[in-house]
Amino acid sequence: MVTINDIAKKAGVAKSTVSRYLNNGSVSTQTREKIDKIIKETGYTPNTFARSLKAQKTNMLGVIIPRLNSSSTNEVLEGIDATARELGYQLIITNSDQNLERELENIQTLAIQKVEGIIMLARQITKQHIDLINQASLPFLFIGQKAGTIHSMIHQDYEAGKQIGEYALGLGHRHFLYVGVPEYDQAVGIDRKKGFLDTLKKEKSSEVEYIETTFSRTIAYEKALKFLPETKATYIVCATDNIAVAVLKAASELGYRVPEDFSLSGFGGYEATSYVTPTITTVSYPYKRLGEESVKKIDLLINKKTVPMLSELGNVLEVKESTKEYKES
Amino acid sequence: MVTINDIAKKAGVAKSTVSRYLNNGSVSTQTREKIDKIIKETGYTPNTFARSLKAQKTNMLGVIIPRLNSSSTNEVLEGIDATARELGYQLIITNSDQNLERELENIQTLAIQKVEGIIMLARQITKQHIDLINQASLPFLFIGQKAGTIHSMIHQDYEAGKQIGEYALGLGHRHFLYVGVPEYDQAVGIDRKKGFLDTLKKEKSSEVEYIETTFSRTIAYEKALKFLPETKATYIVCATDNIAVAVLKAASELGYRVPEDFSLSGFGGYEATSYVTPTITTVSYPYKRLGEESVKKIDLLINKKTVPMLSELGNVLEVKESTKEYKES
DNA sequence: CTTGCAAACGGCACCGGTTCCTGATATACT
DNA sequence: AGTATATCAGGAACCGGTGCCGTTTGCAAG
Repeated sequence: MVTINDIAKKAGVAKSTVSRYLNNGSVSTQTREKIDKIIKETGYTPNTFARSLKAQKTNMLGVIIPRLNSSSTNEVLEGIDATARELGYQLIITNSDQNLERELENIQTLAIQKVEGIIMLARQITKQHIDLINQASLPFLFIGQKAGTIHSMIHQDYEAGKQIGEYALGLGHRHFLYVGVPEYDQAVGIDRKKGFLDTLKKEKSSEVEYIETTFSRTIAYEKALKFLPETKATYIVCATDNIAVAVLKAASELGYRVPEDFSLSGFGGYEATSYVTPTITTVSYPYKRLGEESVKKIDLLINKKTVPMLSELGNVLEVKESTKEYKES
Repeated sequence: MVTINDIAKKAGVAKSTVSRYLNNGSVSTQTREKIDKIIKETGYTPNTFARSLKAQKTNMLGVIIPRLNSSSTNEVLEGIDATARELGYQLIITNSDQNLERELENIQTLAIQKVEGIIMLARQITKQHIDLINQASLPFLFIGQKAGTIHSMIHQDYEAGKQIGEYALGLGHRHFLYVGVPEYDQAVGIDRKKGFLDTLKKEKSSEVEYIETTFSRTIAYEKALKFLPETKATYIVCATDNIAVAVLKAASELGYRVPEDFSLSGFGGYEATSYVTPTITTVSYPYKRLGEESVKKIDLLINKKTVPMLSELGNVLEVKESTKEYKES
């Protein structure tokens, strides 16, 4: 490998001169040209490690994601990627495979790699997380869940639940089925649901059945095959678009027609909701923007600016084909 | 930041002793305990850069992907991630956004970052790629496309085309519509199609219409709205599952029934083919395995083992609901 | 009580850069 | 011509580790 020393020798100058050439300037035109030529000949590129070592700066950003094969994750990543690029950060993306151990491990690894900050797409936040993060003492940002003492950036999940609730009531529905996920996930399992339920409380005559499933499409599908024939709901609210897609599939296999037999909606704004038939009403979350904003925020943190502990991004209700007015039959 | 020197001072030993403690051994139990204690107190972690600098080894692997929001890409990434982890590599994933400039740029960046090898999910391979790669002179592996002089790992696209061809002929179909993509993509645009067409040639009475679209679901959908009413085909072969999903959506909107009105199949084995109705027959590609194998291969390359220039992975035909026998009506 | 040997440890050079400090040279000014 | 000043270049220290090499120490064998 060719180093700054080689260049210096070949050019007959000191390596400090070459370094100056590479950075500030203050080099005479002659030497500049000499060095220029030799660098081109040899194809020399400075060693990043040596640089980082001296500069105590790596320009690297760590990202921890729970899984790779999720469209929301990927949209967030897209946003992160774009903005990181803009701000001159190199990304190290690590996958925790939805595994607590590996999440903690990844925090460690990234800290050791001396990334300047870490963005983590959070699922649940445990005391172990908090401890480890405090110990690592570098800028840290949770996405998707809030953590009291650590910076976070979230969607307005409560608000999203409220939006769906108001919309569905507005359509005249009074009998609902909420297909939720476990409460270990604060944002999806609790906030979203609560926003919805709180809204329904305003309308005395409304009734809600509740079924719990997981984030897995397959499991949701199998449960739906069972609960669809049993429910009396005219509107089914699914806690995620993934679940909604699964329920739709089960419905069409059982011979139900959506929205004629019942309305259906999800949360998330996944692309999938647009290419199934019927397209599914959803509250779209600005995942990409979340990614973008998160990098901007961690950049501020890295540069020791003060930023609010918690940032929230709004959502938009997207009405599609899977929902319609309820008419007494 | 706490360094090895701090530890050495606090422990009253030379830093070389601390280094030994961290690496080989040959440290007395007493000093070991002393150092141990101090490291725990201070939360010291060795600086990766200093290490890499000295060791001339980074344990980092560069991955260049064309886009993040693609399920095939993500499956490949999953495989890469898992195996990289196993073999002790840290991943740097860069996104080229399907942009030639940025692809080249990313190769540069990764080379500068001194990754030990680069895996690139290829689209088209230009002379510029080849030049840059040769210049960078580090282990390089193309995934998904073959490049004569550079190591690559591909799917058997020609074979896949053949499989669909034989399957469709076997069902009795004779009139086909092939919905393809441009030929700049060697694997998908040419090989896949050729495998299919070559197979049909064996059956004299067969006829094929051809329509070209792009990888975009939206565009395929719009084209399908037009060509579906015009075609006389009883079997539609789509060059990707994405396109197949789009065509299916268009079909169901136009009131066609699949597979009653015509059969439909894709390529790729995307998850999406399983949760639309009807589920779509496809040739499934072992994307995840491709990712795994690719890391194993580049690991061999990094360790200067000899490996074949080209590796191919087989595919499996997955018959689902969207295809059925053709019966003269 | 030597001698021999291995384990334990300290010193130092080195990895490839950056930067401060100093000295040399050229240029400008009086 | 002599001096002040700016520009350019070299030397050396430093970043935080690793690893070779040589010295010291402890212990068993002779």
